[in-house]
Amino acid sequence: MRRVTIHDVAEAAGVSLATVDRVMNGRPGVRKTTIEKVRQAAETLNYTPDVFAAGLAKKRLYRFHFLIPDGPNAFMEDLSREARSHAVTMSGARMHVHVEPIDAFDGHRVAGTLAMLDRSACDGVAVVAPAFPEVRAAIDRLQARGVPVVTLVSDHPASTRQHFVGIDNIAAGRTAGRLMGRFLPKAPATIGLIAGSLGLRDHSDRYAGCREVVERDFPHLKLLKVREGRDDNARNADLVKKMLAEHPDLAGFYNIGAGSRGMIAALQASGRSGDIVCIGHELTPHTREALMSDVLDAVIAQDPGHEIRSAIRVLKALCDGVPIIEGQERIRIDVFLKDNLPDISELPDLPG
Amino acid sequence: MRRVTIHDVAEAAGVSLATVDRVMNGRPGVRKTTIEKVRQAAETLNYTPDVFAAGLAKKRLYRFHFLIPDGPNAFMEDLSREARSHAVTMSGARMHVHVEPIDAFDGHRVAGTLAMLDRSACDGVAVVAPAFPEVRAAIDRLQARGVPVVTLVSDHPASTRQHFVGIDNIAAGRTAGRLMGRFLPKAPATIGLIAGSLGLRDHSDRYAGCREVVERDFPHLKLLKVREGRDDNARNADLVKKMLAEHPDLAGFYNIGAGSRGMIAALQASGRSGDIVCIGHELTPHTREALMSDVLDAVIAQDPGHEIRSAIRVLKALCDGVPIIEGQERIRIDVFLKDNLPDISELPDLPG
DNA sequence: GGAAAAATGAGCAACGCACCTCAGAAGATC
DNA sequence: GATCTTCTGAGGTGCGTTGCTCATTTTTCC
Repeated sequence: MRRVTIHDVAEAAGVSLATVDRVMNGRPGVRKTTIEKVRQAAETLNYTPDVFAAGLAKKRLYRFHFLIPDGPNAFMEDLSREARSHAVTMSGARMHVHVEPIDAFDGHRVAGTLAMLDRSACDGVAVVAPAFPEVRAAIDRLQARGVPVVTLVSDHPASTRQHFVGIDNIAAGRTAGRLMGRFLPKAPATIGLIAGSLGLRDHSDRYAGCREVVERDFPHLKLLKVREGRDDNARNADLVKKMLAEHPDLAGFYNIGAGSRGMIAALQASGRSGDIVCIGHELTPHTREALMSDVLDAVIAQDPGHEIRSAIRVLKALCDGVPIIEGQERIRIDVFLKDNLPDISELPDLPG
Repeated sequence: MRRVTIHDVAEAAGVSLATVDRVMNGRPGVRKTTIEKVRQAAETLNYTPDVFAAGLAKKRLYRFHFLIPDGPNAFMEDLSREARSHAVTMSGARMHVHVEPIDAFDGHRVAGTLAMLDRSACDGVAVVAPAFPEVRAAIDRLQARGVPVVTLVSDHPASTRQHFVGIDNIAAGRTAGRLMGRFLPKAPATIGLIAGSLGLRDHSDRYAGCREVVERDFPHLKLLKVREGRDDNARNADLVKKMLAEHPDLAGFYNIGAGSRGMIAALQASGRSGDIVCIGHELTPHTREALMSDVLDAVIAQDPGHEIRSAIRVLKALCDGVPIIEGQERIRIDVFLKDNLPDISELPDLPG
């Protein structure tokens, strides 16, 4: 079972290696009938180019920049850790993955960072795009300069970015809404909602999804106005405390964004966590522990490892000009209860 | 930013290319101190072998056999389709993936198929292992012949198989149990359980997990004895009809195995699907539709695409003698509600 | 039929590594 | 210090492409 090589194709088509090469790589100067002959031969022999040989010969180098927020956010830390970990494992595959921390709340700085990139330094960019117009403009300019851009986790749908790597946040919100509705008894009750900011696209999408489901399928539940805690634990704790005091019939909390730790702490301190259905996002040591101790009832999550790997695959496909397999690149919405938590050992090791 | 090659390592270590090669490939005849020198140089230069060049030079061929049940089981069909689809896409990476249909209910035949494989024809086997002792013995013998074996979807923990690619079925059962408990009101009720056969390991594991959670956290729910429908739609429909008749307070169904279609049909026919919480396994066109029409309340699933890709990665790692990254290979338990169903377009296309 | 243009053949040098041989140097042993 | 053993260096070849060049053949068109 030897591999089929271009030699075999050349022989079968009755042409030379050079011609096969011209056809395979779309180079000019081949008659249409000859092209067809070669195509036929390749088809019947079931020829597929050897990726190793091609990779070696092309001596292409993929230099990707990942712009990921830093700061005290466990999910972003995981994302960044995964990216750095892949920088190591992929370096043998001619990929240089550079992770650049950004400040998600400073649109100017992020736009500035994007503005400094160009084709000479970078073959693709993945960015957790904060929802500032200047960021969108910077993405568009970067694309115009010929550098493919994908958005990561948080999208800018109106931009020219090639692809979005992340979950369908409307569906995530719907899922949270349904779990809330079904976990609660079928009786009138009030639900508290906390977001980082409704200016963030992922947060507003989740809210829209949750609201849609609750209003349609659980009309006995009343959603309170969304409070914005800027993903800050202290602020979120404060908000939870206030809402609990103001609404004695409060039966559920949905934290749309990060900073679940603050909500968890406040709820635990209130002593009412047993009666209150509480749903948050992202699997972190804190949400994990809160699930185990029944403070949190469900966690909606996305897998940072999958997202990084998907972003790398997509950027590579864009560089190579090959189509993206949409099915493989769709990021699943993970639903975690205390019963299906993955082992902690899943975090990748980083050398040094 | 040129790649670091063995030339650089050789120079840095002050030795020749041949010596670097000896060290890198564990060939004999190098002094310990020299080995250390080379290791150091490689380390400080951050050398990683070029996978393309190495792959080309090694001219290794990976021939993997996937033994997957055929028959009218949508999940197994998906699994098989994914495997065949990867047979195409991976052929450029020197991988030959051969999909062999097996009869999961005929242990002798499966064992016979395994017995016919050896190193001369095959470098690795992934098998959906039915729980027969002769299958286990055949797996052990195949391993002894030097062919690495991984089990897929359904495990044989007592065998010498190198790895299991599939979900933690106990956790899956626990998840189903908790969803059942939380979706139902906090009142005494009866739950019907259907499995393909408790002789199948995945089914018995799921049952154990479900029972554990229900008995501990929802003691007001009474689990009926598990009925075995052999994953057959007609039989399952029959079982559901009987149980509904026998138990007027029946408030939930958990179909532990395949054949959800039968359960769905019977439930729909009974006109009681609105009051009954119903949970099944695996995402198929039927379970998908049943979720949308509120007949099914939740589906616990595993992603066949992930499983095939993971099996291929693991087999390749076993062939190369490199360690398996456990974290990347853990298969997630998917929880689907009507709100987070992935698009249908995820199915891979098969040429021809 | 002849000139110009287009198509094709032949061949070569990378690419980075694996794997091999053979000669020669360094080290151990007495 | 001679001998034997163990290490090491130098060099070559092959892996299947890519991406050239240059010569040669075939086709096209006037």
